Amino acid sequence: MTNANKYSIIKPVIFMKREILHVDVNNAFLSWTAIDMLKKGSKIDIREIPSIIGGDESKRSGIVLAKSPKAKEFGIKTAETIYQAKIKCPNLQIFPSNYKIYRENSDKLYKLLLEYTDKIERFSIDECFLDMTHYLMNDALLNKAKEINKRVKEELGFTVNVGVAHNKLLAKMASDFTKPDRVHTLYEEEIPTKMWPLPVSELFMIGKRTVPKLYQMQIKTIGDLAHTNKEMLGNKFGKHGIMMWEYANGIDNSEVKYIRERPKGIGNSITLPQDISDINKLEEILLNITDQVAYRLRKENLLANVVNVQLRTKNFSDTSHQKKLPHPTSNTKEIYTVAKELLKELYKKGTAIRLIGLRVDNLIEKNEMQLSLFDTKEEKKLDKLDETIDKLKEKYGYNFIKRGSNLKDNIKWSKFEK
DNA sequence: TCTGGGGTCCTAGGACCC
DNA sequence: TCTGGGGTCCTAGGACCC
Repeated sequence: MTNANKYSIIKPVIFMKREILHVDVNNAFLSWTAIDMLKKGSKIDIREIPSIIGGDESKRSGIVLAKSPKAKEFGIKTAETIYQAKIKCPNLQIFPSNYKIYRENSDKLYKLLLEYTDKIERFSIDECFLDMTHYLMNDALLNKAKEINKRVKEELGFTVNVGVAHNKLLAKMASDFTKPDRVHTLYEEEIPTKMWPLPVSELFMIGKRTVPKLYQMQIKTIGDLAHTNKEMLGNKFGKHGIMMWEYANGIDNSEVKYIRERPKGIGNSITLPQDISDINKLEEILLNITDQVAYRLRKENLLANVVNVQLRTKNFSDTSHQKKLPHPTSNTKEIYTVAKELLKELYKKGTAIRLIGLRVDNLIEKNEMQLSLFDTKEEKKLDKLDETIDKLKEKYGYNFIKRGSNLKDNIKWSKFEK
């Protein structure tokens, strides 16, 4: 086949105008904590005072996860340190996070939204995209958005912003306009007035590394970016440059992914309560992390092809090494064997380590694998052991079975800790 | 002796998101 | 000053093959 023939099969792309909603919970972690506290008889609504949901400073994870509007007035920002937040507002009230509550509320929201369409993408625990393309009139769509906004507040007790647009990017940008408890549209003709005056840092997918580079090029607003030469941005920033030009011009043809996809990778990492320079100790912690990751892998019925170990030094420099497994597996011991080799490769004697993490990648469904081709007797024995332990964990909780070596240390494996 | 280029796979690191 | 944890995607270089 000649090249000309090869390329003549490309399907013509038709861009259909879609009707998209983006539903974003206002101050999700804080709101959800607030309603849980009220339910349990609390006299104060922490949404009404300067407050945050924060990590634990004593465990060196002291960052702001969510803030109340009053806290925002003090200039407190998400992801900054609690230390800094307290300087800005000495009276700040700090509450711990609780993922079980967040999951429950997120599920309630999803269930309510299912009454409008089943084409819902759960973009994160507190954000959903809805493909409402069957409501063809703009007015009909806007009315549905208003109805969702009202019903969530009345029936679930927290507020959401709803963005209304003809693609996901614009719907997401719209829901980010004034908060809380608002519905905003961002149709094509509104881009110049509603989106272009905003600072370029507000555009989705432009982060803190890119902003200074754009500023140097005199690109300060989203409008500036929209009117910059596309090819020039492509030359300077590669694919990312093309994408940011398209976003600035309101172009986005991505689909609402309402079918849950298999995860690409699964990982856990932990910031250690104190820096550790003892490789034996690091190995012990790595084994615990491997236990958790492999357990999640098995629960999802997946096998991993690649193992990756990450270290962060006390100076915040990150390094990672990865390695292909001899064959796809979800077996704790097999993953740990490779992980331990990677740790040995990575660790320079005497370095103070702040964080250690493990992730597995290139996942496949267990059923896709011809087990009989690979499984030796020894491996079958290991799988059987994992299976037995998993059943006990299911029945009595993750921490029912603990490795002997970790009984003596006091690190909390927070995710599964009651 | 000196000379390709294209394709795939693997790896390390970086940027971004919530 | 102190800086989480869980992800996704991209890039660039090297190895290897044809």
